[in-house]
Amino acid sequence: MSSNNRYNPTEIEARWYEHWMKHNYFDSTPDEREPYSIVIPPPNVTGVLHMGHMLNNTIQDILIRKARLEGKNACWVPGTDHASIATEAKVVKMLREKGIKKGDIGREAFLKHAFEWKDKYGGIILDQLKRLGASCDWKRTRFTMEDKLSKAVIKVFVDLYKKGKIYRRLRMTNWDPEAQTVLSNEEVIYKEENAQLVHIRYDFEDSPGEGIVIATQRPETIMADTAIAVNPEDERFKDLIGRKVLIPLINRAIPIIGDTYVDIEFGTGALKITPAHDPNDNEIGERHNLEVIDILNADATLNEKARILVGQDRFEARKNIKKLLKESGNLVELEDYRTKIGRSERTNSVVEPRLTLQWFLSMKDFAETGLKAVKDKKVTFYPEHMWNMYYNWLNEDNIKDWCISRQLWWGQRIPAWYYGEHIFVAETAEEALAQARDKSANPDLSLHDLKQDEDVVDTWFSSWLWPITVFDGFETQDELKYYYPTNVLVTGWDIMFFWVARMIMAGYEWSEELLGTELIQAKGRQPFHDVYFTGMVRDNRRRKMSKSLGNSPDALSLIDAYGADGVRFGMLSSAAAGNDIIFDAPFDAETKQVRNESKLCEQGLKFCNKMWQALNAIKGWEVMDEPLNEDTALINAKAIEWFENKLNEVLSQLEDKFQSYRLSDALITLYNFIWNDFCSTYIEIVKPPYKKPIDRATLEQTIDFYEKLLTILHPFMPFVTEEIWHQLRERGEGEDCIVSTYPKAAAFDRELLKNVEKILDVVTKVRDIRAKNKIDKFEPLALFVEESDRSKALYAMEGLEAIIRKLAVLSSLEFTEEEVANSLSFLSTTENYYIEVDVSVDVEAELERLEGELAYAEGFVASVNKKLSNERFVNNAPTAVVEKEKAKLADGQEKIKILVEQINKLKN
RNA sequence: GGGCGAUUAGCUCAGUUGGUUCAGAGCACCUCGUUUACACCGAGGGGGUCGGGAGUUCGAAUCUCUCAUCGCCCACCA
Repeated sequence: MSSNNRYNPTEIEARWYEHWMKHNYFDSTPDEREPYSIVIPPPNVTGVLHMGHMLNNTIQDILIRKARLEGKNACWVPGTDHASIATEAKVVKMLREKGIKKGDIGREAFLKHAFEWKDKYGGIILDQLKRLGASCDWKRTRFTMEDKLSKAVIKVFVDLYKKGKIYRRLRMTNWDPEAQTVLSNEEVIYKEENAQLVHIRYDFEDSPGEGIVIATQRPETIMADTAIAVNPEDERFKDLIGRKVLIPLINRAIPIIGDTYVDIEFGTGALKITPAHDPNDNEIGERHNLEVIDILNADATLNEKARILVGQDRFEARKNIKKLLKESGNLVELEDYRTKIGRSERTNSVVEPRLTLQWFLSMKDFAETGLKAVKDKKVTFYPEHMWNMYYNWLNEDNIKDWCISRQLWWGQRIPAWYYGEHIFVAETAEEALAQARDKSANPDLSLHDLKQDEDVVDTWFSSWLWPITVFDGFETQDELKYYYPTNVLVTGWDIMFFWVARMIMAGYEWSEELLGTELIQAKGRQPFHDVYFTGMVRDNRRRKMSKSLGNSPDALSLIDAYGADGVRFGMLSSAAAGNDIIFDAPFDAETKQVRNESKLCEQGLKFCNKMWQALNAIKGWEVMDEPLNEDTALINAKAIEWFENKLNEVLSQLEDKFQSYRLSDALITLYNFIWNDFCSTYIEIVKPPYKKPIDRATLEQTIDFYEKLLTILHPFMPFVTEEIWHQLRERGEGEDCIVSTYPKAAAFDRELLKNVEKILDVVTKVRDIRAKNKIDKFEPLALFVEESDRSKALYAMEGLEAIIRKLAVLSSLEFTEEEVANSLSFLSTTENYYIEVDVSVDVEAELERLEGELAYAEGFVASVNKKLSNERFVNNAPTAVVEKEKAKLADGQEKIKILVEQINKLKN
């Protein structure tokens, strides 16, 4: 037909998604079938779909759809994460733009705004996933801060506290003196700035006027010093260890200690230790049991512990103390210096390291459990090498306790109530009150006397429960019993520590008490059997995609351009498990060219069109009910037999690839199978000649094959397959591709597949000769094949000869015992073929070609000979390998013989 | 500084337990072709010393060591 009959995804994709939703195909409830469950890595509730999500969710959708087609009870649970830091920052910003300050309106009012914001923007990303074709059970959509999930978080907190795994202690945190809040590391931006290193002499206590010089950027903190540290290897200072020096201006004595942390080369080689105001100093202080003296207020002014400059801001104090030191004679030098300064992402004020009371979860036991689960293959990582990274983080040398408190409001508030010095941790305020009354023996205490902790728990402290809480596992275990453990988790390796490891830990911690020992012994405690780590999607400079860089292509506009199927194809075909993929914006602004990555999406769209055209072809055939002529019957029967076997071969290959999550590979295999084997070969073989009909049996068989292909491809490209599925046959209610039956791989005849490959090689070579000699492609040619045991064996297989005749457009194919005069010849496997022509043969060109082939064959034989004449090879290699080599040698020698004969004949 | 990974065709990448002349795919490129489903196409074709070096082995893109370049993660410079 005409070129306007092209595949157009836009309208089709919307229609089928609606259709699937209407038929509730994505829904899952426990039944007698085998479950196949996946929980989505919940995207940030305020997030917008980006390429990482697309890749991630495409993979999950493929696995879920395949399971569904295989008759399993497929359950993909969607949802969003409240993402406390990111979301709170957004809401704060939104309020600030309206002139509202978070601190002014208070917790309750702020949360009201936040929930309004969430309700307004929270669903966007999930709707975008629908465009991609994600077949989530939307009725199960969860949110990490909804009531039920929050309740579970509190329950777990209390449980761990009772188990003695949660504790509270001082910790160095990033303090924003302007916002007066603790910042997470992610919220601190480090940039190089100009600074000054102040060299200060601390005099020995017993020998004034003599001392040790240190260098610091923060002279205003010397009043908080509790030691001077030198490297015990440092020849200059090692003898000083143990002596005492006086802090200038305030004359407090502090010891000189030895610690290998000190870099001999840097500064003066001596380091002042200020445990209250520097994270490293704090660690050193802990090692040496040093006192912690905090001289700063929350607003970064100096407090009375500083003894001098009290009430001054830290920067003002810095200026003034230099003056004082100069006057006292302790200032040795001022050195200009460039260094990285951390500033608050939100207020831009210089971040102050500050000791604050934080809640911690002891990780030692958890880490051990987490390591063991993966080591014992209860959880399998794909790709395997991710284990290294996992181990590196969880091993006992590196594991650190998890700080689970955050100084935010958007999140689950820590269930701890304070009454004086006492802390009461309980699921409700009433329970805490009861505890408090008990403890204080004061029955008149009321809720007003208790003060709840102001902080919330880290977001990951709710998402680590996700595989349990999405099934309401802490309340009722009916669903958990059926769906847990989930089959696979698909996520990026960047959150391996934050999320994956912790989910494994949580699974081991609670699944047994929730599900019972018996069930756990049968199914295991792990929250998922497999983890598929996707690569990070990066731009062409290998930077992570991020909104702030503006380097993420608009996912939805890509779908608009190439269709969801096209984009799914493009994403996947460039993404082997675990490897980062480079996926840039569709157009390169500099070169003004369409980028390679978009080409992959385009290729996906073209693939859709190819299948669409194949559909057109089949639908265009007229059908005849009478039997066919013998030749055609033979050809079609063989084509069908071949394709059936080929299909089984591909099915078993696909099975392997799915087993090892080589999805990219699977798609490419399928692409080649459909394009090359089905369209270019099978259809070309059975295609009726112009204006001639096809027999009903072959047509039915062809439609049947196509149907199977659609089912197999459906997980990867759901929309186009569903559309063609319905165009291919009349379908009744509920007869949809999405719920069709995935074909099972059966045994296949390797001999047959190999033989067909051989005859296709003959066809290619005839076509090549036509092209090179400008012979019309429709002019029937007479082809002769050299008679040999091999060629006789090949053509003994019925139908092959007829297929060659059809595909290569031959008038005849016959055996010959000798060379055919006036012919063009070629070699296929070990046999010579001759095409009879009446044009005169270009002897020169023919000789050149033959000599080329001869040189190749001789090289081949030489290399094999070399191998076989190596005694060590013959003695050490497995016999099968040696036999193969011998067969290769024989083949090669045979070829040479034929070629030499031909060359000689031409020369005479 | 600690850890992980990469380097294969002009570009983006496959290459699963070492074994066929095994060096592969897509895009790009070249030639030919619009009467027959498809120019979003068909039939053909060219193109790589597998980053360098050494080693193990009968045999290395594949295993070991080393050097070079690049990338990422974690920790950090008083």
